[in-house]
This record gives sequence, C-alpha cells and structure tokens, in this order.
Amino acid sequence: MTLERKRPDMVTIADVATHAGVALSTVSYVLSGKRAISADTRRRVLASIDALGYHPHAGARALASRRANVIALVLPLRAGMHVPVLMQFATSVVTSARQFEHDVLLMTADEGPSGLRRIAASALVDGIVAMDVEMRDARVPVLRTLERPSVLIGFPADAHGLTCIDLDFHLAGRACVEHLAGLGHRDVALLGAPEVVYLRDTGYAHRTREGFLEAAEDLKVNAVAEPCGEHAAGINATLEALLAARPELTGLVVHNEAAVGHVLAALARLGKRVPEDISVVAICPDEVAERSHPALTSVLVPADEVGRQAVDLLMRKLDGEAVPESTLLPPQLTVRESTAAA
Amino acid sequence: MTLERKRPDMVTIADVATHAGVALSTVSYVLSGKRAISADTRRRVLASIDALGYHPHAGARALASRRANVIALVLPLRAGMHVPVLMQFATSVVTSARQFEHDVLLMTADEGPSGLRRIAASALVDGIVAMDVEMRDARVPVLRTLERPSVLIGFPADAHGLTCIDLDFHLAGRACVEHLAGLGHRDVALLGAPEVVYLRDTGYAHRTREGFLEAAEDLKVNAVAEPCGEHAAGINATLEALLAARPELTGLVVHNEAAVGHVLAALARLGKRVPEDISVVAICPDEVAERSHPALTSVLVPADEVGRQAVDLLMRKLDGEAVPESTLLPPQLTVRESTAAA
DNA sequence: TCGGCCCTTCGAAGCGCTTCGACGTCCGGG
DNA sequence: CCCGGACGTCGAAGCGCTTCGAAGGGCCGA
Repeated sequence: MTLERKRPDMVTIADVATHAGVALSTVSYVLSGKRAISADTRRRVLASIDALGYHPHAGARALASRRANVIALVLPLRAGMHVPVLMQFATSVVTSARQFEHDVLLMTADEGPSGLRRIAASALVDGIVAMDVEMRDARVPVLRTLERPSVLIGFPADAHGLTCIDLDFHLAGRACVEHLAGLGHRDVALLGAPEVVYLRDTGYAHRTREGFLEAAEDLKVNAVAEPCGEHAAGINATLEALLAARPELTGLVVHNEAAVGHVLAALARLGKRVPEDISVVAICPDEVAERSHPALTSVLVPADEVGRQAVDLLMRKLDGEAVPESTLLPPQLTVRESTAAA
Repeated sequence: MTLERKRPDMVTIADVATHAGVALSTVSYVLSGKRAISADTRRRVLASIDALGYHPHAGARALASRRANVIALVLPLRAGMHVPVLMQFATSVVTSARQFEHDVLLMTADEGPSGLRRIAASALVDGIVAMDVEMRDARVPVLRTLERPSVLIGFPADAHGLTCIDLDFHLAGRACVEHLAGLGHRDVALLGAPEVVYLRDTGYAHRTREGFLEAAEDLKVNAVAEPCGEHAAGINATLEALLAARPELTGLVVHNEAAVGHVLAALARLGKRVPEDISVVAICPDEVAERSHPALTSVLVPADEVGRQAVDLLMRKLDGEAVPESTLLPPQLTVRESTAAA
C-alpha cells in the first residue's frame, strides 16, 4: 500500500545506492565528502546520481544534519524607501548565498518579532540577514536574543555584540564636500532624506550629515544641511528657499535617490545650469546617476558588495568563526558631468 | 552521549506531549486539526506549547508530511527593469503566502533551469511563482516539465497549460486612449518601453501598444507609438522629434516608469505646459504618479493585487483544485492633474 | 607466516514529525 | 441489557538523510 502512495518521481538516496551497488551511507559520504571514498566508487555513485536525476530531500537533510542550508533575508517593515538599492541587496545576497550552497528565505518584518522567532526556532533557517537596519530598529532586540547568528545591513544605535555592515556614510558625506572643496566651492548644501527619516533616527541619514558638516568645517567651507521631500512640489519650494537664502551657493549634495530627478528639474526651472552655475553630487546607485541629465558625479551605495560581504560574514559565523562587529565600506566617488570648478 | 550533543534549546513535540500528559500524536493532531480532540485536551496542549515555546521543526514536518510549506518566488534573470514594481510583487507575495502559513524562498533565475529543478526536486518548495515572465522566457519550458505547480506573473508567448496572471495591458492601453479621446484629444502618442524590450518580445509592452493603437483606430484618433529610452538625453531627442513631426499632438501616454520624470522635464524644457498644452497619462505605480509634478493621471500596475491573486491561485493548485489558465486584472485609471480637455 | 594497521565500505540508530490502525469509553437504540 | 458506533486518544511505523561504530580486505613489518 505504501508503495502505491509514494510519489513515483521522488528518487531517494537509497535508489542511488541500489543503482550504484553500494550502501546508502556511502552515497551520503560521496555527497558530503566527510569520509574518504575511492575514486572508482565515487565515480559510480556520481554516475548513478545523474542517471537517476537525484536531488537530496532538503527536509530530510535538515532534520538529520541540523542544518537547513537556508538563510533568511529580512526586509524592513516600512519598505518603499530605498527600493532599488534594497533590490540590489536582495539579489546580491541570493547570489552570494548560492555560492555557499545556501538558499534564501524572504521575510518582511511585518510579522514582527514572533516571525523572527518562528523561523529561527523552527530551524527553517540557519542564520539571518536583516536589511536596512535603522537606529532603533524593532528587529534588533529580537535578533540579540535569538540563538541563530545574524548580520545586519545598516547600524542600529547600539551595535554592541552584533555584526553590522554598511557603506561608511560618514566618509561618504565627507567625500562629497572634499570633492566640491577641491574644485574651489566655498558654499555648499546637503539635501538629505525626508524629515521623517531623520526623526526616525535613521543611521545613515545622520551619519552622512555629520560627515558632510564636519568636513565642511575642517575645510572652511560654508555649509547647511536640509531635509528634503520626495515630491516635486516640496523640492521646488525647498530649493527655491535655499537659493534665495544663500545666493552664493555653488555646490549641492543630494542624498535622496527619489529626489535626484526632481532636484535637477527644479534647478533647470530656476534657471541654474549644472554644472556651470551649480555643481551637484549625489549619493545614489550608479544607474540613477548615469541616467540623469547631466550625468551626476556620485558616491554609490555599493549594494552588491555589501550583500556579498554580509553573506560572507554570516557564513563565517555559521562556521563558528569570530568576525568583526562592524564593517564599514569606504565610499567611492565617481566624477561625471555635474561638477565643475567654481 | 546523544543527550550532550543535543541543542538544549530545541523543544520537540515529545516535550510538549510529556508536559501536557498526552501522547505525542495527540499534540500533532491538536496542531493540524486533522482529528477531533476534546476541548479540554486541546487547551492543555496549547498551554504546554506556549509554556515551552514550542515551534515545530520545519524540516521534520516537511519530511513527514511531504509538504514544505514554502513557495519559491523566482525573479527574472535580468532584474533592474521595473524594480519598484517587482518589489511590490515580492512583498505582496510574501504577505499573502504567510496568510496561508507558507514562507517564501527567493530565487534569481541566474541559476538557470537546473536551479528550478533543484528546488523542485529537493522538496524545498511546494510550488513556484515566477515574476515578470516574458514572451519567450527561459523559465517557462522548465516550469512546464516540473511536477510542482507554478503560477506566472506575466504571459509567455504560449501560455497553454500554464497558470498566468497579470494586469490586462491591452485594456490599459485602450483605457489611456479612451480617456484622452473622451477629453477631446484627436492626436496622441505612446512613449513605450525601450526598444530592446520590444525586441525581446516582452508581452506587456506589445500588448499595451496593441491596445493603444486599436483603441485609437476605433475612436478615430491619430496615433503613433514610439519606443522610449530611459536616459534623459535620449528622451529629449525622441520627444523633440515627435513634437516636430506632429505639431498637432496634444495627448501623450507614457508606459515607462523610469522615463516618466524625464518626459515631464523634457516637455517643460520644450515649452509645453502640462496639461494646458499637452495631456499626459502614465502607466506606472501610484507613488510615481503622485510624486510627479504635476501629479499624473495614470493607470496603475496593481502589484499588490497581482501578488495576492498569484499566491491564491498557487494555493488552490496545491490543494488540487482546477484554476483558470489566465487571469487578467482590469486596469483602473486614476485622473489627476496632468490631463485636461483639448 | 602472522598480527596489526589503514583504507574503504557497511549497517543501524536516530533527527522530529505525520498518519494509520487500533483501542478503550460512552452513548443510544433495539 | 447488550451491541454498534461515535468519539477521543494512543502506539508504532515510517518520511529520507547523516553519522557513528565496526567490519572486511589488503599491505606492512616482524
């Protein structure tokens, strides 16, 4: 009876063993490489495996080995922020994880703490990568109590005892000012994230601003930092006010992916030519910078690299290795058409 | 010895059974509801479950029940297209899947056919949702041969025997023309996807164009459809040429999320006021339309709804139910500030 | 020639769960 | 008063895999 109920298409390790004329455990060892197997046997087993189209049953493997070979990728609750960058993180994490023979489970944070506990306790995943972590992120305290290792992309207020990785936004802010100052600009402004983002104490927004202001002070450049909405109307108003208040302004740093296009449009509308009248540096993905007109000098958020390294760190933790608590990637500024000497 | 090696934090169903003073199988039945359990026993078992913080082991469950309670979400190989919409699909799929007690495994198509075969054969997932399917999508033939059910978001050239769902782009194209014609416009143009997208035979681009042209013919409106790049420079050129060739043009349909902003900027630069001189309808997510200046009349891609229904269809297939081969969601046009009577 | 060792392979015992058949118990109808 | 059925619960047999201890065979040195 049992035979009839079986899915006929499920090839098990036992089938492979029979086909190859070896013991079931031998097949397992060929697959895992945990014991020496003679070259001849290995060859026979491998031949049988692909003759039969065998794929190990993930559940059975997880049960027996106590390793699911899956990691979780946790999106922030409030998506919609940095969407394209998030997507880059995600694909980069997936690709990197596959390199380590792991798959990726996608979670949104809207299940709350219990969601994280569930996947951790159910052994669905071996470890967790949390994306777009904020200063006082609700996920952080939960992650701390979990027995499973985790890596955060972004820095919470208290990163102690965690493993965090991100672009060094502080240096990114500096880099923009240094570039502008190097071109002779003495009066610059930062258009940052929307106000709510600062109020939420989002780490990268604050750190960029600090780096920006600090560098300006060091280099004796006049500087202001303004929050910046993402809607065309608000941006127009902000920019108009800014230019009215500081007619000397010749350098602009935009740290707001969604606003970049509108800022350029607004400048055009206000009769400011880029880069002749005003130089613009953006902190955004390369595609956005390249697609703009004129192409923008920019510091890119190296999402691929961040994702790759996040997985790397997690794998090392899974192997019981000690890893640095914080990893900051140096910013890299690409000069394009939107900046020129003052 | 075995006792020492055990992870001390793994609570099993046996622990729960002991704690509640019932048989292991009784706990299982309480959890699954597959057999009647007295109210009293059920209460005791549930109490023990959360006293101990029990979570069923996903692997064990998958092994015994032959159901992983996980579905795969497969991104197209070439991401970066419709990024924000993709993200909406993804979060919507995750949320909906959780409603059915399922988790979501994120795959990119760059592992190729063998990747799909692997997750299917390894019983890692019960079913598959493929996002952003194109006319001649490499994933489609593979999905056809898999024993696991799948649902496609988007339509391949031959959808026979598959389950597909998408916005009805044909009707969307029509709706835009009908709206403009209703306002008295007699000369309209469609700015569509980049040329390469048409060459790749991407379904939605073609279908939108067909619907657009067909409706124009029905309504006796002059119409042209042009592919459209995503870079500011190209868009400027395209638009300039278009306006030069057709000075009568008063209606524009933009089906290209990335280009929307540039189109508006270009119109401004060319001295065309929206909507006074020219009316603009976009096919894009609401946020993009709302964030533009002026806010755009648009047909939205109902990503949430598509994701939700895709999961729904998949769940029904998993339950052995028959489902329609194709589901087309009616477009919905929202009037905002960018269209006015001719 | 023989014991001992290494190299390779085997068998069996779980991993934690679902599910099937069986076993009381308690009820109502004949 | 007894029998047939529900109803509620239990025990045991796997699901497909990993892993541990041990067995078999060839080779070496004594």
